Amino acid sequence: MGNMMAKPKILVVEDEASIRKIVQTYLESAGFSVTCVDNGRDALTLALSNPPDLVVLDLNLPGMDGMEVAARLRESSDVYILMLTARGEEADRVAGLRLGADDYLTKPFSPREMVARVEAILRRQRDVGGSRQDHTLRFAHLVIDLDRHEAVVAERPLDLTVTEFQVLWALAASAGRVLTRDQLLTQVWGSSFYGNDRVVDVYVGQVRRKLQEQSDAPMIETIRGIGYKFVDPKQT
Amino acid sequence: MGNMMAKPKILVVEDEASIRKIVQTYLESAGFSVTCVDNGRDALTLALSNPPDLVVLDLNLPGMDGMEVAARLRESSDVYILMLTARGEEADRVAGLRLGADDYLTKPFSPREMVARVEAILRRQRDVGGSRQDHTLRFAHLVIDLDRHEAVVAERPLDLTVTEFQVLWALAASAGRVLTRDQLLTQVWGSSFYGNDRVVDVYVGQVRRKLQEQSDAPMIETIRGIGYKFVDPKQT
DNA sequence: GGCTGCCTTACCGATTCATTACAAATCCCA
DNA sequence: TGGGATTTGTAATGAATCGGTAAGGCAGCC
Repeated sequence: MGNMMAKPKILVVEDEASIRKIVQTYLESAGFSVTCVDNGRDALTLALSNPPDLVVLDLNLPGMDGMEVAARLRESSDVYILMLTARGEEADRVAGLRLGADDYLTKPFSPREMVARVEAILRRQRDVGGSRQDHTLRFAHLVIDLDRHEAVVAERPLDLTVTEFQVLWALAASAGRVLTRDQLLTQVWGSSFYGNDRVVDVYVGQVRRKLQEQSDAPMIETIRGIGYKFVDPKQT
Repeated sequence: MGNMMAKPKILVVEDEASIRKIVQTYLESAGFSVTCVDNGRDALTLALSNPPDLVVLDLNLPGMDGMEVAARLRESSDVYILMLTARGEEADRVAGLRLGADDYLTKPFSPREMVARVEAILRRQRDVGGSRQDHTLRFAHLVIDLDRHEAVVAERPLDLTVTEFQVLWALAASAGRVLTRDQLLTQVWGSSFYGNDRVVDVYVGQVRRKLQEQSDAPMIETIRGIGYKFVDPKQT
């Protein structure tokens, strides 16, 4: 789908231009939004004004040491940190971990592995937050279950694509309230979607069609000039 | 565990003093009650006299091996275990340990990550409602026994490798709910796996093939764009 | 050396995506 | 009330993405 979620932002802090360039290239082609700086001071400034999701941080920096940068970053936020170091002493490794680096690569490293590490760190971040709630929306004839990823109308399962499902979920979760196209775009397509908002109309249309194939209650209303609204037919 | 409000007790078994210290510090500041030992024998004694809620266990211990400690712990109790291993530990042992541990991390690991994992394991325990007693999953045509490490479809045993078994177990244990590739990676391959998530597809494919050689009910559904879901054919 | 199991890679077909263009509906004001 | 302007519905389309799977490299083990 291009991008359902915003591109994770990554800040690369590395003084050696050649390495910096490689890291940037690989990360960008892996779909990340990358910013580079070559010293610790700029890193801190930038991290404050525009917090990244993860920092790739060289340990050996001119001026402010990588360790200190890490410590400072951690003071003010909980960014994830991937440390880069020269082939190194045990002492460094331990100290690096104590300061809370989330992973660690020794130079020379394979760029692909570096990307893999970055992805793994971000992946974990997403996973751990999962305390279970009831992820189910229930209406008169419609039940939407996020965990099963299943929507059922009048006992019949709907065959929805991911995007269609998300559109339906977004609307149903705000049942009774109007959602503008922009709100739907943000909720479903993510805040960094630069496409045409007519895509919302197309998907609403598709969801409507599939809903009506199974049940004739029109559950998604068009609010002209504004957006769409889900209404539970039994209610109202 | 009794009281949810009581600090969970954690036993750390690690021979390297520096790592032990870091682990202890981080866990304590996360609000756990921590005890440390540096060898397997003490670990077992202590675990018997004062059973912890979770054990953080190094795989490479002098004297009694971490694997053996895990096995002994499991014999007498249901403690949760978080394994620590060195990177590049032989694939085989790592595969084996997945069966005994609830999660594992490869060194060098991020202390924050470690704490997050510990919390996740304990939370999972609460969510499921306590004991991990049922080491057997039963469905219409499929029975999976974790202790015997055996899966039987329509009376016929399945010849699964360790990884295949784990994948099937993970899916079946969440029967009806979708698991993303990331979730499967974490549950089966551990939280520090830096590979490609397509490996999930490959293994799901293999399990499917073996299942269908014995029974024609398709039990693993693909949820395009999300992941996979186990469905009991008799149900639903 | 042959076996087995793990993980990666690459290819291909099928599905899904976002855009576009045009038709239909609605609005608004003369 | 009519007609032009605006908004929405939707079919069609090429491009992008996704998932199945065969093949192969690698490592440990007998």
